[in-house]
Amino acid sequence: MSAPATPARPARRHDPGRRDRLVDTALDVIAERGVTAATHRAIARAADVPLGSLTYHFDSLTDLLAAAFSRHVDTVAARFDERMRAAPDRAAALEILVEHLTGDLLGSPRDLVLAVELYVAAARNPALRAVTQDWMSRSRRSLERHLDPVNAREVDALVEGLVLHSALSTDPMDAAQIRSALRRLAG
Amino acid sequence: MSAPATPARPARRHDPGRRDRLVDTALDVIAERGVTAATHRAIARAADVPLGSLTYHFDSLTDLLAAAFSRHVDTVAARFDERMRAAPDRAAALEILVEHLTGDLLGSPRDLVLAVELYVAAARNPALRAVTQDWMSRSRRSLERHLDPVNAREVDALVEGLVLHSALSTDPMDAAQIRSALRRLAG
Amino acid sequence: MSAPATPARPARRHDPGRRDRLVDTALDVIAERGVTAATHRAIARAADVPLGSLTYHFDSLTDLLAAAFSRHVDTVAARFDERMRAAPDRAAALEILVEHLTGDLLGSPRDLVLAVELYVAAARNPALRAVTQDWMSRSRRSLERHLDPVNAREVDALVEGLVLHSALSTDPMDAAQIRSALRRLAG
Amino acid sequence: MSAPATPARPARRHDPGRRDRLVDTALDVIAERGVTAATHRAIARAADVPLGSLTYHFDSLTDLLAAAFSRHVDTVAARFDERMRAAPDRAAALEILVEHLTGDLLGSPRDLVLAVELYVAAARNPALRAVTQDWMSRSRRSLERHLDPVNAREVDALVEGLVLHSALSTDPMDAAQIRSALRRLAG
DNA sequence: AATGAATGAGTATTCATTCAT
DNA sequence: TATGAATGAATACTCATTCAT
Repeated sequence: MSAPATPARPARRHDPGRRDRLVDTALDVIAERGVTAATHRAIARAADVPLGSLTYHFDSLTDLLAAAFSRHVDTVAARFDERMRAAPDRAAALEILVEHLTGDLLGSPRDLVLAVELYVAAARNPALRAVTQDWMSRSRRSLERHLDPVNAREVDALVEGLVLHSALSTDPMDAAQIRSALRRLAG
Repeated sequence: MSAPATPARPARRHDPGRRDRLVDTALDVIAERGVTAATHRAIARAADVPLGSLTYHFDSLTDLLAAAFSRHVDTVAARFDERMRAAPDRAAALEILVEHLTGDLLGSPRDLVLAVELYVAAARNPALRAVTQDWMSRSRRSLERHLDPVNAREVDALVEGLVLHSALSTDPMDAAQIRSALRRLAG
Repeated sequence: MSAPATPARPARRHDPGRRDRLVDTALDVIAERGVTAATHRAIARAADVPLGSLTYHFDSLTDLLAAAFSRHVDTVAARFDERMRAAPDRAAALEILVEHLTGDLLGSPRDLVLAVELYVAAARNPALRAVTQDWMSRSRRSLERHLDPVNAREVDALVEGLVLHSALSTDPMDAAQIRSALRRLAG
Repeated sequence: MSAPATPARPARRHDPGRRDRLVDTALDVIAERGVTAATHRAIARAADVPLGSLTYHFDSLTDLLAAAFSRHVDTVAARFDERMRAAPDRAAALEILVEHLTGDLLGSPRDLVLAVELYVAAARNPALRAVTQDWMSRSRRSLERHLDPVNAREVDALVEGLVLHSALSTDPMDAAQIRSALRRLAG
């Protein structure tokens, strides 16, 4: 009887950076199948890692999900702030916001889905609410580079509503409509 | 509690209207503990009804949840349309919308929670998406009694964003801010 | 390919009295392998029943263990009280106690083991402490048919110590020694 | 707490006496949370020592527990023998025994709990039975400084029963009752 | 028509021990 | 010498659904 040539997983006892990889994989699973499907098992399978590895690196599933969402928020918020900072004036900022919305958020299903999943999960899980609140405040601070605080908050709410509408509606608004609405609201 | 140890219920074999009662109870459970906690068992216990009764009346849990959300949307959308219809003009309509938002939606945790739960559930469950789309279009049609279609859609998006913000934020916007934003957006 | 003649478990969908059987089986597992080995899985395997059946009939493992120990205590305490009641006088009662100790408790490994397992489990598990306290008080009441209350309690403590000694010692005391000690203590 | 997220400990690579400290800590954990909660992880955390350190110093968890119980028995048995040796006569010895019981054993929850935990663990774990037997024989030898061997064993059994009763009962016996019972049994 | 029992797949989590560094 | 990472088996428990009565 010959030994199997390539066993499924070749005993990868040394795997530095696995913790990081798990966070990324968790995010992938959330994006592809939703937070409620992001179980220990599903993530372990997607990362090709034994089940016990997850609970070794993260005390609870919530911890892992929070780490994953945090990383996502970091990426998205940093990118958004960079763009706002690069905008020379208010008009340019609004135009960049439109691009950001239609391009990154509404354009890529992944970012959109992750945003909605985070909203949803945070609604029931206090540990995740810290992540959404961080996101909100960073987003608002970025807008405040060009808008006054009250206005920044209003625009932020509209952005969120547009995201949600886009996720659930069959015929989302196009760039021109979004631009027009933002300009009116941003005064 | 161990199963056969609960003879409390007196075997109510004839119980017309039970199906209706189950739908209402399902909604209560969703509002109080979230969609993911709305299991057969939880609903059966809350309705004081044997477990088998649920699968007798509903082919699947999704069917029951869809029925529950549908009933909720019917109630809310009808109430909103009634109010819009009663508004004499556009200005009055906007003011009624502010009241609707700060009173019913943002004021009562129950309606807010149910809205977000429905958003979330629908994001992953196609059977529920029909319900959210019905809600959106009815809401838009109500707004179109006073706003042009494009504007109605923008306002609807802002409303949704405000609901979400209110659910997740620590310091939600007050009525004056909401009124001001709506007026600007509704031109 | 011929169908297997006798499949492992032939789909016993109807099995009245299973709850009772589970209690008995749990007691067997405790007696044979100890309380800490009395897991859902172990009991399910011993009873030839699917795992889910245990959690259907008992809300928690503790509930099941409590039911098992309760049944055991009922049996043992009833038998002891019957004997005490049958004793015509104090001297006869003491002699019967000796027989009870050397025969049932110290003689049969099963009863001895179950007693010690219950002591141990109760020391950490409040839900089981009710069972031990019930046992203690029933045992004392039986003794009080022939002994004054203070004396009954002393004798009860000695009996318990003898049980423990017998369980842990390599050379337990014999009937004559036990008789002598009891007579002295019972004055 | 997620594993790599705790850099609190400053990598104490040189730590003579750590083995000893681990034994003491194991005993603390047993006393506070019971033998079944005395896991590698729990002890490592309590001793502020990396997990691998436990398996480095002890071949198995049982080895560590045995070392811990042994040390405890050494302490307790030595203290008891010292007291028995100091007693001028039989009457004094009995009185010291009463004090020992009401003071050390029944008075301090720690010693009582450790005794019961050891009883329990030994009932199932042969490696620990050597420890209990050592304890019993040392205890008996101490008593034999003033009592004949048969009597010493009887008294020892009563003591054990009183310990158990005290651990499990809601209304333990007081010093006077214990003194009276011991005197009668010790003749 | 109605339901209690049954079931099997799934959930998060714990843990003793092994191993590569 | 010492340890952080890794692992696989085990734990209690939940649940949608099926089915015999």
